[in-house]
Amino acid sequence: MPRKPHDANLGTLDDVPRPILAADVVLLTVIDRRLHALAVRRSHAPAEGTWSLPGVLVGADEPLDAAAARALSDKGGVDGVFLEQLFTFGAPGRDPRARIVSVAHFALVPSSLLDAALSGERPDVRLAQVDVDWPGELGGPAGLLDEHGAPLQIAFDHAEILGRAVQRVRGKLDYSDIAFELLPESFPLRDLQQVHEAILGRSVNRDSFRRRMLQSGLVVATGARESGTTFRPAELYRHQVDLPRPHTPRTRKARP
Amino acid sequence: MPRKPHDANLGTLDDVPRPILAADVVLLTVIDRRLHALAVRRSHAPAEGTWSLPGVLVGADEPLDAAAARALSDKGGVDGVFLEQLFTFGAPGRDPRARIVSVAHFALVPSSLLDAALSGERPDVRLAQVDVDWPGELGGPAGLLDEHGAPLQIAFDHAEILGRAVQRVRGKLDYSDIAFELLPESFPLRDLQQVHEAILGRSVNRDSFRRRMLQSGLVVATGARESGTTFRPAELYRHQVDLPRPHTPRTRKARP
DNA sequence: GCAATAGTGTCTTTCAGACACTATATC
DNA sequence: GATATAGTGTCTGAAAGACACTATTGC
Repeated sequence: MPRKPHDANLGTLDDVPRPILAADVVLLTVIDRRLHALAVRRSHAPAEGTWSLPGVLVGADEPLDAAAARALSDKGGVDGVFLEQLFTFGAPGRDPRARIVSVAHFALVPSSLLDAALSGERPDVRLAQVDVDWPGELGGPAGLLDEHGAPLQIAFDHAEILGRAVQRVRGKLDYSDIAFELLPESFPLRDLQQVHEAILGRSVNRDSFRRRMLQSGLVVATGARESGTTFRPAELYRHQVDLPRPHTPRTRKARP
Repeated sequence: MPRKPHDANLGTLDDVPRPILAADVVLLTVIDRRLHALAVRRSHAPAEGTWSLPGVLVGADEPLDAAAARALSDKGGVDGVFLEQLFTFGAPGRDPRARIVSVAHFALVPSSLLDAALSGERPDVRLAQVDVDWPGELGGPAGLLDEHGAPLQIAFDHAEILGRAVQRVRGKLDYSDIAFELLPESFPLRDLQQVHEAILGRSVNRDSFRRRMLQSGLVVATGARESGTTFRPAELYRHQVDLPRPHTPRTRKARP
């Protein structure tokens, strides 16, 4: 007979259910104007041969975000990147072996920092293009594509984790600074726009995008210009950490 | 010597760290134009006598949201309300007894549904006004106030959970339908505006609010009017489940 | 009538989309 | 020169803030 679930307020904490806790990470980057995610090929059962998100089990006294950072460091060779908790996936049966609850995170990194770590050295680790089916504001699972555009088989519920990561990043794009986490220190506005377009999965209006970025004060010109282009080189900008602007509502002049 | 954290991809799942998993819920409602949350007075150590969020331990085969719903049902006597996962709090030491990882949720319910369940029957359960210090877009911990405006002592890290719930609801207010979860079936636009103001912690422009709501198609007139007012009774509206409107970008007429 | 809120109409400001034009790099 | 993109200026339409005015209830 199953034991009745315990009340945290009462009684002892001995002999209560204890699931296994994992931390999985969706590492996103923009390569060639398209969103990519880090995937790890499973070398053991279950779901051997399918692709999964990098993950580790959370240590007994380890903070959740530290476990996520460790997963990135172990599997992707990247450290010190933007990392944020995403959602916790705990459906019974999501892992056939045991009740494993996964605290999913997402990370953002400029692809330039990944080139070194992923120069084909590890065939079990790759960056795969993210395939989002749901346009607009919706959500749902997302897929991964290989270099020929063929879908990769994804392990467990990791397609849902991936989809939720894209949804979160899309939602935060307008009111946060996360886009800059996907760019190097200095960049032309064109690259910033392409990051936005890769995240949103649609093109954005060039003119109003420039206006918004420049008027927001989030970007400042460096004075330098890009080089190596076959066209007119653009001004390079960098991200300006935004001072909290108090929202001053518009007021009309008082009547005489 | 501490054991090295395990890799979920490798080896056995025997003998890995297994934290205790809890589900805590921030139940929010609007009473008298102000945001309130359900709080439970702790009757045992640790933090005896302080106020905490309703919570339970997650059962061995229980989905996370089912555990959260059970916490609401047990402690608040409410069922079938809007419930959404919020954030997972897992800092080592957040509970002095053991490593307890809490999957926090938030719930929204019209206060009319709580009046019955909380008519002073249980002195260990109450609705307390939410006290948010950080105006605008920021975040941080939030407090609870008693009926005299005096702060309640909050257990563990529950002030942070509460703050994150308010932050989440504020962020989703504009692009989701959550405001309607805090209102009865039919309501005057004034009440809808007051719900928005309670969540945002600031007043909103009446004229543009009316326009936005009516033009959005999210509300439809019922034809009925409110009664019992000492002023002109307003039209009653109800929430219209929104059809996904395809975003048709504006196009200018082609030049001759 | 008075007080209070509901509901309508309109002006202004702001901002995004659209488009035209000039500027500057490589070839 | 051609081509591609950078960068600027201006028009238009949509939407928010502000405000004036009328409508309808209880007292």
